[in-house]
Amino acid sequence: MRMSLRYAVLGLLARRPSTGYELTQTFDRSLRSSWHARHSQIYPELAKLEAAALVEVVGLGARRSKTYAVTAAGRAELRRWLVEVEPDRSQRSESGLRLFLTPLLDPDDRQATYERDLAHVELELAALGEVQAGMQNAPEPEAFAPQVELGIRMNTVLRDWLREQIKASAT
Amino acid sequence: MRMSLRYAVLGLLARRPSTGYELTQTFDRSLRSSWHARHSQIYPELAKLEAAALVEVVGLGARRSKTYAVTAAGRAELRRWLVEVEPDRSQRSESGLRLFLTPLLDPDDRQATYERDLAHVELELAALGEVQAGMQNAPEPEAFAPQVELGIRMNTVLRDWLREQIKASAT
DNA sequence: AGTACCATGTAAGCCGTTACATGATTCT
DNA sequence: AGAATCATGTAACGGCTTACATGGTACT
Repeated sequence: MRMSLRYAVLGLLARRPSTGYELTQTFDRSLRSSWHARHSQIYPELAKLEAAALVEVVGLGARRSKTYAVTAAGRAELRRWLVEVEPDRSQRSESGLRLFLTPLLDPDDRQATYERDLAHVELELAALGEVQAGMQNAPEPEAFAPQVELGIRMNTVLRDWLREQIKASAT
Repeated sequence: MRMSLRYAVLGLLARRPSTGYELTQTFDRSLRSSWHARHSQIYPELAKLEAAALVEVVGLGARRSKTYAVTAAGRAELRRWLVEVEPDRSQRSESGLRLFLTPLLDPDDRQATYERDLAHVELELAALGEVQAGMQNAPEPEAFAPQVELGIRMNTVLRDWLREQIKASAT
């Protein structure tokens, strides 16, 4: 995963110029399913990207906020990473680890954890449904609709699998 | 994700007593889709777990290898974590980040990256199919079969989605 | 005037990766 | 005898989280 934060920031700015504060929120919202970063990581990274001329300040706003945008060099570097750098496929998911270990629990505990997970997945699906519904008039270019659709399908598979496990352990 | 490594090691030892070396391999194989750890992290963690009396050395083998097993206290602590500790649902997936940013690429580049991903998912599915096929006589208790099934379903959804994107961008 | 939220930054410490280091056993 | 693999450990470095710190703006 080395250096991914750099491209995450570059990528979000390529979607839309933003302040560091806005990026922090986007990490929490749109990107929370695959990457996460706190403001304490984002601000220093923006400074580094600016020093490397991959982004630039395009506006100063209220409360001494700075709006950044990618430069041409930044766009080229983002493209290079997406297309030419071999992806690191490794993942880190505590939820995945828990799911992997759940068969070690006795039936009552197992069912309880599956139900906790199911409740969470259903919330997730509801949230994704809203994103999808609010997408025509949203600031998002509609090009990202398939990505939302993928999230929905993934969570649906997980939801159905959890329901099966709960049903099976109820016998 | 704080402290997850501890429970990953505890959980793997609860499945079967192992040496540090074997754990390293298991992280690379069975667990690579959700967690990963190098031997340089595993050996110190085993020492800490032993100091906390959550695991113990149950045998010395060739090449001064040590086989560890969970203690009763270790099993209780693992159960506590799985059932009572609120899961950290955050994930870290460079692949997810790439997928999220791919719509920024122009059609040719986009198709190329989708095809690269598709090739990888198909390898993954083939590997999972083998795991599933070799599962009746394997040392794994069959209780873990549903987890393998979930992996297959997830990858199948991703495969089909990638195929759709490739078809759509071919027009 | 006080509270809530917007907005940016730095420092300490933990976690994980890469690299360094050593020795035992098996196979050819 | 040499190479490959098994097996365990430590050290340096970088990335990420938590906590500390500060100030601006809007609302009541």
